Amino acid sequence: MKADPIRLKMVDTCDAKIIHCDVVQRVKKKMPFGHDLENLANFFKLLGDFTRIRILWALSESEMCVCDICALLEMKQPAVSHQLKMLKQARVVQSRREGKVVYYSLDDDHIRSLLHSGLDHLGEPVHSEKRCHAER
Amino acid sequence: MKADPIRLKMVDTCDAKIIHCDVVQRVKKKMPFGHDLENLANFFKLLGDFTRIRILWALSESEMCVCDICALLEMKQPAVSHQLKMLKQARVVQSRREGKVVYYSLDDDHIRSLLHSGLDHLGEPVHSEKRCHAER
DNA sequence: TTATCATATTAGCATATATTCATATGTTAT
DNA sequence: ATAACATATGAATATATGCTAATATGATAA
Repeated sequence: MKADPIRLKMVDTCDAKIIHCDVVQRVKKKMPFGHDLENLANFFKLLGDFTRIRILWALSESEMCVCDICALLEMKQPAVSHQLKMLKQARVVQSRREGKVVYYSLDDDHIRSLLHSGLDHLGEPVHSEKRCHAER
Repeated sequence: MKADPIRLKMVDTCDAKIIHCDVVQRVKKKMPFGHDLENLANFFKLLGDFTRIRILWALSESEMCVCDICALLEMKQPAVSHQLKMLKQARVVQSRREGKVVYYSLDDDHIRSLLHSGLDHLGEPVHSEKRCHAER
């Protein structure tokens, strides 16, 4: 066992002496409760899948039924239904039934703007210049 | 073989007759190239992890070194370094070395606003006041 | 009722990914 | 040079998650 006397109390996670206790403590105080950031992570995780983001983009253009989405994405129906279920549970999409057909649509406009601002963000010349000036 | 004459050409993925060919075709035309949406999904995926989102949130408050982050998140150093590497590869964070210490910070302000608008969206009182002071 | 259709669900498989342990790299001080 | 330190990397493991096949559910029409 190594005895390093100068260590901060809660740290056996990092075998280094903490460099900036003040920074760590200040940030820790301001940090949202784990649950909030966890919810946020789960929300982004939902958007972080090729299938789901295509579904969301499609629904941002038009309400669609499951079968439409299958055709659009050229995917099998259970796969699409599975993703729709996740999106619905997270209240990102909503559905209405009309006979045998179930129509899905975005639950609110926030998602639509998130998608578009996301595409804008990536649409810019990512690899050249950024990091300097703040843009409007 | 079942012969369903009314079927759209590309569909053997969904065993139903497409309900709204017009909608599907219109949306398909407008759909961004797969690569764009894939990049967007990958970007969101990066934010969709509890560890990474906490790192990003922390860096939105202050530049920090690896060891600071380990202490803050109470995680082991290789795990943190691994996530930092992913974030850096995606140009979400940047780093600068100062002696033995490597400091990480957000690469641009876009991320910061994304985080905050995300927290807003989930309907949390973000910074204003979060349940009285939690001390550690 | 039975048949057909659109969607949902379940189980199993396969891949992806986050973490850990051990070790390597790069830096500073002695 | 060697030692100590901060961080990075690699291999192995474990868990999570998306897809498929088969089947179930719910709705409409004959």
